[in-house]
Amino acid sequence: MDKKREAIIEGAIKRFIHFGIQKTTMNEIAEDLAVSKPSLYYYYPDKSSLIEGVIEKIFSDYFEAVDKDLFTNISLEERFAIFTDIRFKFFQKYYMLHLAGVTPDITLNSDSLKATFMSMKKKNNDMYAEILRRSVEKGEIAAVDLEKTAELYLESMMGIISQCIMHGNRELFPSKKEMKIILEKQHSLSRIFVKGLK
Amino acid sequence: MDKKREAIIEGAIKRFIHFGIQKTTMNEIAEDLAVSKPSLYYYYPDKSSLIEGVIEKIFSDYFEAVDKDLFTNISLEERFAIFTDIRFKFFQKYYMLHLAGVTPDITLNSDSLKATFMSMKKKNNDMYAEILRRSVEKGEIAAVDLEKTAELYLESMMGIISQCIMHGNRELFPSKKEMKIILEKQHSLSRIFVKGLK
DNA sequence: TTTTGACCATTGAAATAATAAAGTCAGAAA
DNA sequence: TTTCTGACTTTATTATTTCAATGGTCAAAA
Repeated sequence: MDKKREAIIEGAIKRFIHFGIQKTTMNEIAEDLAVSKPSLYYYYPDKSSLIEGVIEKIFSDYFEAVDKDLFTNISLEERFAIFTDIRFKFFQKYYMLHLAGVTPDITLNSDSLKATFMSMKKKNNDMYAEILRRSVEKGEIAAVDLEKTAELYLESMMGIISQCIMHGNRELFPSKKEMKIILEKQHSLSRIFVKGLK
Repeated sequence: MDKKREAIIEGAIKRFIHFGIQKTTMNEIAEDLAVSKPSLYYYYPDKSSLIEGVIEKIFSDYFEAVDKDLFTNISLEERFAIFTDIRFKFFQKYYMLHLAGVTPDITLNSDSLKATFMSMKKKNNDMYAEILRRSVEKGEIAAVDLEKTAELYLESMMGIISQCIMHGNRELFPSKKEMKIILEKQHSLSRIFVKGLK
């Protein structure tokens, strides 16, 4: 049953958001849902595949949130500004899963999991490349290597996060103030970047 | 005697470059210089103050390298490109000291050391702000918040490094190829950034 | 003033024991 | 047949101890 799988994912997400992946046990997830552990394992053969499901769900929500503003008739600056807000919202909500880094949570080294995460990042990259392509087509910005520029843009945005996070203690939640600074810096960089592409 | 202190710093740097700060012992540094350990402690009361000296020396070399091209009559793009190369050269040479992060080596949590590092970063920031100021004066770029823009520029450049380093195993030396990619990305971002300031 | 051998105090790594978590299985319930 | 469970095994984490290595000191010599 697919409804059950979804319920499990949602239950897991609730725990993950609060305690992080590492500090959440399969027992706890089972208890939250008032089912036994083997029942959990019936739907997800191991923790990795559950996490995989969680990541797919989060990214699917992300892409859904982004889709609404993907084909509106607005400038590149505006679109990137809106998308920066959306990315930030997700970054904030799922901070404990450490999706901003290259791999979600360093401790998780399942190859399949890494692959899933990478493919999500790839999809995001492609989306940004496509946005750039349309912007070039409209004559809004100069012609560039779409893939590389999208990657550079996203990496520099992520880089801002990692630089800011490093100041405080990683693992621990950044303060409201730090969060605000990160968002402002991302917006500033985004504006300069887009202007620099013209 | 000041010559002795310099010799110690240089000896320490040789070890640090190769093995990193943590994996270098005071015994080894003393042995390299053919002096006893207490003799070392005569000049530097503890390991932290030695590291402090090392960091000051490295940054002093860095600022010296940069000074040569600081007041030449070239465009901002060119200057930033040259400086990117210089920064990269130092980043590469002193990779094992992890100067790209916010603090040199996470394990070192001496307050005085952090302060020294921060003040060096501050000095670098100020230098970049001053470069931007002159560029604004020349009418080369639009007026901006000098401090913040300098910080944003340097942070996004550092961010590129941290994003790229995270792909491979931190702590371990990145390959020639990875290094090349980092440098190229920094140059690309630098060009876009400067263009975006016009 | 500078240098040293011998010493002490802490730290950090290795080994081990104890605990908790991931994952399995035979079989019951629907 | 599909879904679920209590009781179990195996694997990974954490806590505790041990011990050598390292940072740091001191009285005394050069």
